[in-house]
Amino acid sequence: MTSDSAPPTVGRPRLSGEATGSPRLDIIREATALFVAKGYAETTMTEIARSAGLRQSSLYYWFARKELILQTLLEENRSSLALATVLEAQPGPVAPRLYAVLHADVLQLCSAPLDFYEFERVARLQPQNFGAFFDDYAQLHRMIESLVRQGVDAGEFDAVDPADAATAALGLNEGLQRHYRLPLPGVLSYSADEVCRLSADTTITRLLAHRDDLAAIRAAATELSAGAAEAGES
Amino acid sequence: MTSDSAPPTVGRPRLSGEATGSPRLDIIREATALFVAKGYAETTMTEIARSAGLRQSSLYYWFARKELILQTLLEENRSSLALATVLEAQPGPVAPRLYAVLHADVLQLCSAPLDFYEFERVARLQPQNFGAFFDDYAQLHRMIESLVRQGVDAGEFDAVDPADAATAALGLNEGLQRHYRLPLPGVLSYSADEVCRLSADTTITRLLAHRDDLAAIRAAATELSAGAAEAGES
DNA sequence: GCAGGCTTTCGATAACTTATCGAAAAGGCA
DNA sequence: TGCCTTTTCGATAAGTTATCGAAAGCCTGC
Repeated sequence: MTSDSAPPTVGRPRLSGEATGSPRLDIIREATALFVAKGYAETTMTEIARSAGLRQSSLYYWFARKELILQTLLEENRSSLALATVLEAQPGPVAPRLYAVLHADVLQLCSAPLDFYEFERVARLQPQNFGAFFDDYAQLHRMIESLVRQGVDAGEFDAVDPADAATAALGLNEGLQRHYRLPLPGVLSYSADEVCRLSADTTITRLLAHRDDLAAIRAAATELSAGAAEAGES
Repeated sequence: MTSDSAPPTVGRPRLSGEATGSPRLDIIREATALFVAKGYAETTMTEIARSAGLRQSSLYYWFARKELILQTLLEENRSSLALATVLEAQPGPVAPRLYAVLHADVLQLCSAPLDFYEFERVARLQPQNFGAFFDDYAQLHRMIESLVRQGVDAGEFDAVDPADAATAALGLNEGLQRHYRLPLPGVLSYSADEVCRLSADTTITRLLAHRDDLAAIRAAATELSAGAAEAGES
């Protein structure tokens, strides 16, 4: 099984002409489009195969199980954890750091090809293959909990329980990504930017001891995100 | 097709002895237990049939499709709408009324036999059969939006956008019921009462202009719920 | 008492799903 | 030329929801 980006030169030819690129990447690309359009459970291996230009059984040469396609195309699940790890250890006021983490998390959830809860459902059915997902989630929870604790200790935040606040913040993030992704009829829908701001605004406002300068916190959070991105690139 | 609570006296006898009660109610009871234990998608008609004491194909005499079982056992979806309708039109301070509505909504979500998002997924695949669900959801959203607007107008709440605040409140409710129902490994789990309080506390605290008396709001909300329940019974 | 109708259950089966397996069809290489 | 590797394919197993006609009892009218 080669992993090049060019179509293979060996092997039995396809009935539907030759592949345009690497079969593996073609499959991932077409599967991503189908998952975005219809969700994971409603997308069949036969449909993925037809889009990718081969037969259903041939898919299993590249991915032994359907969920391995999902696992591959979502390898960087919840990578906002990287930003959280950087900002959690950074000095300075807490609110902008937490705002940046929350905003980045919702943005990632909204940008993913699959609803968070549908992904979680698949992961829960195959815990042995998705251990990294659960580890990342627990660690993101700890990072947010730590940021809240810093804010409480500094008097910047209300005297809340940090673990509860982290659970509420993540629950709100996940619940709002769902509203963005699958808006219910009769309730107005939101853009990704709007839900990111709504979620981060809501959590931060609930925590702040003094609510005078939300706009300043937003601006500082944007700077922090940009700075962390530059540092990550260098 | 009879609807009594006694086992039928007519019809071909079952291979596995006679039924103990109404076949219809037996099926609903057994399906409920299975949905609670394994979820809807992971429960098969064969399992429901085995638990209810008949064969898979015989289920279709009582319920033409699997989702009709779900629809029947969840007929009062989101009945916290009744409390919201009463309290939305009631005079007096807003915070206790909104707290009571939010608390009751989370309690109902946590008490239901199925995860809200899994139910919503089934409803979305069969909108014609679940129109009442979407109507109820939209109306609950409007009730909460109205309560928030009342609070803002009275100066009791921050000057937020009522529609956004309602979306965030419902998103938090749904996200936290998920954390109650399916806790992720590595993150501590909550009881139903704890998530109800966490969700309502979080939303109300974010909205309140002055946060001095959350305990008093909780107490007043409890009284309002009890009063509305009594009025509903009489 | 029994013939026909009604109610309920059953077995067989269709259509669709994920997944497995051996065979087939090429290129590369001795 | 003949064999090995890579890739694809068709056939098929096992599981799912759902349909259909037949079977097996009661009940009613006569």
